[in-house]
Amino acid sequence: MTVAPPNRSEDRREQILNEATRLFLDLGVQNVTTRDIAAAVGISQPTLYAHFKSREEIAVKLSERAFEQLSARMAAAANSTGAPQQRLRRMGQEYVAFGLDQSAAYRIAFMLEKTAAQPSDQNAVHESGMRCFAILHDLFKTVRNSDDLKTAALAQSAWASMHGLVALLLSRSEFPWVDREALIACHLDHVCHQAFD
Amino acid sequence: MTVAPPNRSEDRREQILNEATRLFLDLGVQNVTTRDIAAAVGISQPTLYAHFKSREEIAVKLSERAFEQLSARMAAAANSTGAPQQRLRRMGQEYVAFGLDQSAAYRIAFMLEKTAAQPSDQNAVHESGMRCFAILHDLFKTVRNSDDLKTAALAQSAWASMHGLVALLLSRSEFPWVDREALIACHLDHVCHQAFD
DNA sequence: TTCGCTACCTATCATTGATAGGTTGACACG
DNA sequence: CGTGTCAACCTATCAATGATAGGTAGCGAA
Repeated sequence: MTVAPPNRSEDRREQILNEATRLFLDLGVQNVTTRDIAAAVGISQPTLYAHFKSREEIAVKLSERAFEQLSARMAAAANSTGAPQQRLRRMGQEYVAFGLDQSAAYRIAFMLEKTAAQPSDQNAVHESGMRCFAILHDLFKTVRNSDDLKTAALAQSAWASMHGLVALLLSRSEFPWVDREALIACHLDHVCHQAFD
Repeated sequence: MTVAPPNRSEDRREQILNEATRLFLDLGVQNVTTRDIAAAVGISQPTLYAHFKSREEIAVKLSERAFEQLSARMAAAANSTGAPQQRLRRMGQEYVAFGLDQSAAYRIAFMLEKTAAQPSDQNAVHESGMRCFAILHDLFKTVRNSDDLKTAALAQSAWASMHGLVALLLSRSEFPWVDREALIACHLDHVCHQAFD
């Protein structure tokens, strides 16, 4: 018998994820139907279910992908040259930039209300998220040269601050924000400053 | 002829909003159907549409209500006794407390992806939100004794920070947060500290 | 050829938001 | 008292959408 299944199926899976990403970005995550995705890929709607268990599983996979990309960007900043505080600043910039241009992925990862997801799916996303936070936490430990509860609290607080900016910019785009670049700079100034308290 | 319609209808409207709030809190905003709401009120599902144009209009009304409550709590803090920086701190505490115990309303107001809402509805919510932010902005002006772009940026940044904490605590409740009270205190320390830069 | 398997299809469900159209009961008015 | 009007409500039904059932085409192995 054949050893491995032909991996044409994996290609389809990728294709579905790519089209879903594009549609989620264009129309908003909630406004894309499984029929939209299937049509974009060029297959029938039920065929999606040969590749994913449910619509939510597609979203969860995108979320995992998003965390991996974010981890990569944050890790690159963490491992870049310069003093720890410079690297922290870069990490903040990467974080905000990621959230703003991968807004669909960011929304799926951080801003969607949980439905009744399978524990296994939830765990995978959860662990992606944990790895991602660990990068920030480690850099905080380096900057502060300590690993205590205070440092953990500061790192969590910093994460929350960065998330808040991205989340509000995405969800309240009609708000009369001051110049976006200036706001981000001002916000990151304070986030980075926290590390030294 | 009768002058005014009997206001039994207004009562029903209130009753619907109250039941919807309760269900949204219990089950999550996305997991409540119009049939659930109707059953909780004790009327048929189509009868909801005699009182609200759509399911979304119910959510929008709850959102407006939420902003009003939040405004009231923030205004109370702003007008309380003590130095401006003390009042700012109180406002932060009120904000976070509101978000955490009125989580359904908070989600509707800040964390739901926009669908194609009517402009009039959107405007009402938008203005509620603006009034709410204005309270924070005004207090920042007082604390800093100035009204310039920098002050506006700091107020927006502070709002984003507070929102981020509430949003993450609500949406990632399974994350291994440090002690919640300590985290909130640590976070607000930094938010308030920003006002003096 | 024939078996079996993978990827796919059409047909169909159940759920859910929303609409159509009729019924009921209170109340003003002749 | 009869009668009209109107608000509030109901049952029946739609259309859209996520998901399932069951069958088919094509391809490689025996």
